[in-house]
Amino acid sequence: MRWSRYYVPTLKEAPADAEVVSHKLLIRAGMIRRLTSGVYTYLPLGYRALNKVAAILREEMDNAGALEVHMPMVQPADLWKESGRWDYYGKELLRLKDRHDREGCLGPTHEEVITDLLRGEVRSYRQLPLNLYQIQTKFRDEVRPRFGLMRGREFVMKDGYSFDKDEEGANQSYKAMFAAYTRAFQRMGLRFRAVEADSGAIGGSFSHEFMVLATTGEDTIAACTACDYAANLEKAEVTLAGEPVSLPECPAYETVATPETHTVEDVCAFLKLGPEKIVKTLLFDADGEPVAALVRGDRELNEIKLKNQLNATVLNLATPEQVVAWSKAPVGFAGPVGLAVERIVADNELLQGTDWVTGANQGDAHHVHVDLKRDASISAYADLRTVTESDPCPRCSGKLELTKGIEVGHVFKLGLKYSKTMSATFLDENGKDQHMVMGCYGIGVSRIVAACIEQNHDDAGIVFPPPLAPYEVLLCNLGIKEDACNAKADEIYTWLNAQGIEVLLDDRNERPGVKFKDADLIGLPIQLVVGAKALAKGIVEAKDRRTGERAELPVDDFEAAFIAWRKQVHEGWTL
RNA sequence: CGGGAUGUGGCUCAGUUUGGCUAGAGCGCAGCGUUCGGGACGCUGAGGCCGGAGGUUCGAAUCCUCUCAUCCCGACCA
Repeated sequence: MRWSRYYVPTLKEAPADAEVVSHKLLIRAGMIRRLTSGVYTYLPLGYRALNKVAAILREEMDNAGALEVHMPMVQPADLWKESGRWDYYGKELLRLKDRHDREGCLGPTHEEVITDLLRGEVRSYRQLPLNLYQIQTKFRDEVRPRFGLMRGREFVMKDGYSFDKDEEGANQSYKAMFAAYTRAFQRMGLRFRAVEADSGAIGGSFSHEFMVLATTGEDTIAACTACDYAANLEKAEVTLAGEPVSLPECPAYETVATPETHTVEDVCAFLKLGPEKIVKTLLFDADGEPVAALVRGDRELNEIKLKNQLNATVLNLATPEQVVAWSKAPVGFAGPVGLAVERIVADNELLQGTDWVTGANQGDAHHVHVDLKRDASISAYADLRTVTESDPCPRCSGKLELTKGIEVGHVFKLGLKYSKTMSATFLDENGKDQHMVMGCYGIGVSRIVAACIEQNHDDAGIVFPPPLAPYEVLLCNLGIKEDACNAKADEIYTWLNAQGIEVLLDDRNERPGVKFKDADLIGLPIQLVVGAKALAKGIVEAKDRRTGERAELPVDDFEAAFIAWRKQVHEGWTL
């Protein structure tokens, strides 16, 4: 492609609304433009990068035996009501009505549609397993879209769904997808990690997320430094260091006045105690029912864990009004002793201590010397708190490290969740009806482009890894008014194209400085410079965008010299 | 949905506090000339109902009310 006939509107300055580096660079490099909040147009260069990602995914999916389909973006409400997600999915689901007043939505994901399709098609176990995928635009009406392509409302996703006749088959499908994802991300040249994850709104029994490691990530990963355990912070397990055999005797509890102590810090300061002596009581509205959750004062409750423990559909922290109604006390004074709430769940860690300080369910008062077993009725103990770096690895007791990551892929084992609610069955070998065992697999295609840039950039601009670069080579002709330069640039351009090496020829009538700045900004891995001075010396200059390393390739033996140089650049990326 | 902020040429922003000539700058864009190895320079020019509606006033980018949009923080979320 010749730049003079291409469209790469680069900018010197980034728009004021761009916050993260990938967003700024995507806009400055002329790859995307914003239409409205969380919705972007891909310009030619950006679209090529997007398609690079898509092409690798297609190859890996096809190699893994998945079949590409394309499903509708507009979906009828009936299907979502059938699966139960019409109510569950919430405002993220963009709902709409057609001219006949029929309800529908824009597809944020396609479990309903694919299940509906296959329950009508698949009659026999002989037709299974099936694994279908698509690369398609999704719409999720995010509360707060941000960071450009990292968290858009409209985005491109690769979503795949597997259907198996039994658990074993489903596990195999899951493993195959896990392996395919791993290969795909490796091929893209991304530094990533697969971590255990919560299955969230998609539902299902277990799942892994693929995280690109970058400081700007919105997710936190807890990874073991000794073994290969890694999990999303919202999922990472806390293991007890061993339950003590006997706890010291705890004196009878008493009520003490603690005026104006609304927070754990207040209480600590007032009673001159550390927060680890306090039991924090948090009230939640779980599907309309009050629930109390207890964690140590210095710990953070993990709402995902609580939600899973309660098996709740909708879980919200109680409003101040609800707190007052349920605890009969102002906010900050709820406690488990005598609390008129049916379900009180406590973090496992509370089994390891006694003689606690808790709220007294009356204003300006706390209980001291509380023994939970003796003084409160706890309905269950469970792992409810968020891990910290001081917790041991739940697998090997090694040290955990917290790092930031960008979620670019997610594999779920769904099991029978959708096949049951939507009656997707087939006849097995014995002629009996069985539910299909499902899995689903998503990759944020457009998010990968952003994540790739977050991970690969410098002060001058993007540094594309070769597999995702819109073109591999930027061929810069500095002497467009000199025949020798034009001839040499054209010759190299033609040769590269003939070799199947994708090249963008900068043949614009611009000053060298402008061309160099643009070249670095758009970040193609290899830069070749044809200039009059160098040409007179019989050389063409080459630059490795990543390292900044330059080489002088002799005109006489250009082809061989280039091939060798290129190999070196590529090898630099795989090390 | 709570809290905070911003809307002025394609982009970055002044001007708004204290209302007053024809609304400015830099970048970008068009033309001409000089330049030509790391975002050149000169001259000329195009481009703005100052987010929108209503109001106050002799007079509104500037003050008031409403509204729309966008961004940031939080809650939420593959």
